[in-house]
Amino acid sequence: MEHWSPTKITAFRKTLLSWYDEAGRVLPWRKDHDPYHVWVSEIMLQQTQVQTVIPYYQRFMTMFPTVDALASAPTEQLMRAWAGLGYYSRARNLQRAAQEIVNERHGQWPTTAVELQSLTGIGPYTAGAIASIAFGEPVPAVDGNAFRVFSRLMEIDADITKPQTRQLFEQVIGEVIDPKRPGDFNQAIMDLGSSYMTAKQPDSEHSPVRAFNQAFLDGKELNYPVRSAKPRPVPMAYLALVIQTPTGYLFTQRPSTGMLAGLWTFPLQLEADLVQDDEKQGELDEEILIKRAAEEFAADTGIEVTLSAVPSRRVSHTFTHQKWQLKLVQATLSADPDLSLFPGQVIAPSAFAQFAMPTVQQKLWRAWVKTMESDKGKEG
DNA sequence: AATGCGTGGTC
DNA sequence: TGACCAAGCAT
Repeated sequence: MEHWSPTKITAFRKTLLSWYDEAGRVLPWRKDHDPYHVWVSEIMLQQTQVQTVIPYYQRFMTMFPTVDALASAPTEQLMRAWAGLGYYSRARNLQRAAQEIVNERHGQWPTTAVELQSLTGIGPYTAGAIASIAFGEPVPAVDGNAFRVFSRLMEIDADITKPQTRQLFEQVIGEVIDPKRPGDFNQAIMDLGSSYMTAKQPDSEHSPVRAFNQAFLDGKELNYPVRSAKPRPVPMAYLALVIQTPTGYLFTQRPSTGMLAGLWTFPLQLEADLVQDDEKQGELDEEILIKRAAEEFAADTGIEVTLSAVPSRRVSHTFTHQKWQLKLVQATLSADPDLSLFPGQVIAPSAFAQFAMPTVQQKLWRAWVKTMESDKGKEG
């Protein structure tokens, strides 16, 4: 890897910050340096692109304008505000940290990166971002952009998926960061990383820091950053139970830990759980599968249903590490069932907005609506 | 250290 | 469609 002289570092700071002053993005959370604004935006931006975050951030600030409002908000309301954004533990951790600031720190923010990291949900990157942007501490904020930008600038060959590599980058960037404008420096790196120095289609030819970009100068830009491949999502087959009652549909609230924690979906039945030891999944007749799903559902919940397949309605949804294939099956109950053994409730479509539902549930609902529309067409 | 945890965009 | 990527953190 390259090593930069003090002269080169000075020149880089000037070039980068001049460009940022002129071309830095105007974003809703950049109107001031209020730590609450910086914090909420940084949490939302974890693994999430700017364009996705903007509307969520704006709604969030209307609903929870201060750290006190967030601390005292009903968690259900918070989860509704977050629904669709993903990584839902971010929202819970955000509220936990807000409560800690209000109740245990008397509304006083920690002002250094080290102290900020003691708050739930704030790791090394977010701590660096808040400390530098809101409080002017000269610390790096090493995210995916920083990894990409500096690995190219200096041809750093360390594998960025390895935890130790972060320390190398923090040290390198710690030397280059402008101690007079650390927040602007870190944000300028992010803007650079999402404009001229993108992952797939960089435009380093026209980049303001083209002359500092060793990988580009050597024609090896797309070799950086070095990262080992991620494992493929594991396929998982589910039956999604669309159970209609006179007043709505049966929904479960998922357990408070694990995937989609606390969110509301149709009851889901893992097909693998319906397959017996001496059987191979995928070879089981669909009718048998559906029959067993009804038996399993009755055993779990005490609710008797007669399930039937919903023809050609399949939903696919890929998470980071799981690929779900869901088949819709449906049942209609003539009366609302006894829900004493069922971890959920009947929800009318008009009330869906009051519940936090993940994207996979939105897909299931759209598929079901299409089914009803096509059935209606046949009748008419 | 390795794994679990969402979603949307792009090619 | 599948693979990869995007302002990571907790355990």
